[in-house]
Amino acid sequence: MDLQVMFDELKTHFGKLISLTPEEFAYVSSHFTSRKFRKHQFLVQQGAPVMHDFFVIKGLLKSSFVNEQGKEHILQLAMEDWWISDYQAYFNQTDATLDITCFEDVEVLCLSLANREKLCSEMHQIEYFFRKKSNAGYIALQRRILSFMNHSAAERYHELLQIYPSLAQRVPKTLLASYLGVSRETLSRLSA
Amino acid sequence: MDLQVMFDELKTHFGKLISLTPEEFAYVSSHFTSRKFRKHQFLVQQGAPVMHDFFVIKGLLKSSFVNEQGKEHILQLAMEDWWISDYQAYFNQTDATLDITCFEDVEVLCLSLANREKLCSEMHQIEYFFRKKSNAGYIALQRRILSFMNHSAAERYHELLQIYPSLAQRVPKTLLASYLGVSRETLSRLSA
DNA sequence: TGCCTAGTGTGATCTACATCACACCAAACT
DNA sequence: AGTTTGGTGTGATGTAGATCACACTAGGCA
Repeated sequence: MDLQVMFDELKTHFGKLISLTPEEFAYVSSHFTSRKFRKHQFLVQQGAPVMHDFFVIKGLLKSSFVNEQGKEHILQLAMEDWWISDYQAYFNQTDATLDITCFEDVEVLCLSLANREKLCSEMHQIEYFFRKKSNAGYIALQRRILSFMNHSAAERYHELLQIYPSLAQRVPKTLLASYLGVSRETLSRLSA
Repeated sequence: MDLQVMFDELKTHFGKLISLTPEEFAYVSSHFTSRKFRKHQFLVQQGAPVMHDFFVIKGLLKSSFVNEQGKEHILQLAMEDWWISDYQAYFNQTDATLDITCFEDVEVLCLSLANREKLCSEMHQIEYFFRKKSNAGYIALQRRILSFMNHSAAERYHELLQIYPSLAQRVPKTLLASYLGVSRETLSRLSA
């Protein structure tokens, strides 16, 4: 995809929370780099350093934790217009505990922690943007935790179908199961 | 507790992430109000508006969701030096879906959303502070979700004892169970 | 003094869900 | 054309943990 088009996506995304002049946005975007990945490729790998936060332009990814027994738990799914990283490792600049992989060909814009902090310190609006984003993410995770405590597998599944219908169509059920913390067999037995 | 002492706690707390001059801090603290609550009292009640984010000076509180069957799920526990609120309702200025109650006498400093946003827009350091706090909270919740997916009740319990030993001592097991998403009977059967 | 409430332990039973095992199908590589 | 890979369904069986029921203790309050 054309770099210009990619930045347009980013501009629209920022525009949902803040308004930047073209000059300001040009400056902001100069701190991002663009990358492409193929299906099955790793953006982040357990044990390796995490260089970037990724803004998804195109494609579908997951961040997941693989435990000692080789069982995989999906922490996050991400598609167009979403951000994804191993945030624990990214913010603390430690090694990844998660894997991030593509299950479609993917195009992302990459933001290093240094550039993120630089932009935040230089531009109040950017700091505002990321603060709001983080708050929203916190709330979303709280809802997910409540869902774990309060709902059965079937209820969580239907909730997911409702909230993210587009995701549910693109993501194989096996992975939805892993996101929901249910075995794929159990999910398969649930009425659609 | 003396108001001066309360603000000292807050100052120390801010000091962990940012440094403010005495004048700056005086200005910041003027946006907080102090309140006391007795054991069993509600700070936030399901269905009511949420006026504040609360910084705990003293005491022990919980935020919890009570479902239709009257079953309670604890979303957050908070003690000295922690913040607590119904953030979904607070940030979106909607009605609470959670209850927040004390199980000890409590003293808090209260910050309205308007004052929070005012401080954030006026003082870069404050916005930085809350951005970092939110990031840290996000990461903590991710860990809790992984714990739900990857660990048994017994493992989650021992993890909790390790990470928050002080909490585990002050909070009755019945409530720890509810925080962990386990029945109190099951928790009671786990070897300490 | 006696009652009430909060917190805890423990047995018996029930159930949601995991696990194991196998079979089927479609797309992708070779 | 044949084989591997990824996704899915479904039966049989096992188990962690929920639920129900009851009993015990200690502190707060009438």
